[in-house]
Amino acid sequence: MFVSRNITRLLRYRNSLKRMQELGFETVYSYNLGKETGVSPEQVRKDFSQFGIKGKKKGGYNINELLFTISDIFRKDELQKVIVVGTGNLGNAVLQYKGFLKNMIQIVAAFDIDPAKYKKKQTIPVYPLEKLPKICQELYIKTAILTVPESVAQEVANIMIKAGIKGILSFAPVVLKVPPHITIKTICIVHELESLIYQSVQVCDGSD
Amino acid sequence: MFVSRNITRLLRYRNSLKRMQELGFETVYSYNLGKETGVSPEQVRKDFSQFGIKGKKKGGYNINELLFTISDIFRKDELQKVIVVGTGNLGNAVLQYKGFLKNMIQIVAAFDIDPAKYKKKQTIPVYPLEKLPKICQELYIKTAILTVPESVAQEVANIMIKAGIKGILSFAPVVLKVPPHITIKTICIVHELESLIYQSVQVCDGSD
DNA sequence: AATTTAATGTTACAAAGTTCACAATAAATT
DNA sequence: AATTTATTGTGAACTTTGTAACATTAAATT
Repeated sequence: MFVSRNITRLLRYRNSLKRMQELGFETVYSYNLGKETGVSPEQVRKDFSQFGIKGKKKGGYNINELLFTISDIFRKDELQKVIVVGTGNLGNAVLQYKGFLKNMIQIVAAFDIDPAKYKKKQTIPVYPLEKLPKICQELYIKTAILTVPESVAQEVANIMIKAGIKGILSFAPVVLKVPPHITIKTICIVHELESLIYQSVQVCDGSD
Repeated sequence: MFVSRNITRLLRYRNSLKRMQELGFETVYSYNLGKETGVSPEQVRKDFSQFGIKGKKKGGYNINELLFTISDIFRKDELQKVIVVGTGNLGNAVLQYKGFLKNMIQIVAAFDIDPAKYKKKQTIPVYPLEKLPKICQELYIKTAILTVPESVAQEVANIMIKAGIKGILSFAPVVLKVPPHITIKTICIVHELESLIYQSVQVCDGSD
């Protein structure tokens, strides 16, 4: 019912709403929020309506209430545990990123095949890949960030799925083949960049 | 006319086609390629037809020809120069990623405000932000990867646009406000992860 | 040479997503 | 208290995207 597109916008709204809240605002109109997030006011209202969020005619929406409801939709009452598999450059960047916790996401462990990377004493320990099943089962981990090279992505994904992982955020530029109950999101930086170049060149051609 | 979605699929096709080529295959059918990329065969044919790519009835598509045509669409005859702005963890991961060159993308310079990061002698030099306009103009750079903190993303984007940048791949979780002739793509890792968790939890609720 | 087959290419249909238009209503104004 | 105004909420129209059906054609088979 609620598709990825709506969810993405909801997360964008949340971001803007947080900023507004920090600035001391208490209410927001669909028009303001739309302008801030690049969405039409009608779309904002429709999204809110779809998620059961009510505003006041002429009074707009209460920011605290909105944030509370959005948090609720995303089950932000409990910390969501995630692992990182593959501790190359990108994996490390993800590990060191500080922005997860304030969104109730905690990276609890990382895994790699390279023994040189194992470090149990760190804030986030790095384990050998073989330990993945055991640790995932012990800690009830259902979500993983996959930052291994393209050539082993499918293989590693299979291991993760066998270990009970239900959702994978993959950075490998391949279409992972997984059973239907597994959710995959792929971020392919090179493709995004290429598609950006394609689009911006198109635009330039017309104008200058 | 050609929208982002098609472009994305075309890039996925290319990836699979390259692998097939390396394995020694010469032709491919819409059915094979669709299976490999998670796209319906009809969609594959429609995409190709839209981009003016012709196959042979009963004979499928010639892989070399396909790859040549796709390269042509993406103007891969010339190296596309890109800069990275912000050399934190993520910026560095991007700088060190080896996969750009084989897609005819070259990161020619990086920029940061932190003087400790300046390193001219590296393969990819890191310059102070103030040098951005000069270098962009000298090297005719039109595309940038933005990996600065959210709080300064808009400000830095403005500087880049003033320096002639036409396309920005941003990793900051904000909607950048830019003039209409500028193309923006935003990759928000936290949002992707949150949306993944939302979706995979939904799925799990039903099944186990 | 005629027929069958297995693929492409395209047209029609369906679904999803977005925008538009406007009714409903709470607050503000007179 | 009546009227105006500003905003939400939603049903309908439109647009985009994807799917299905089928006509077309080149190769293979008989």
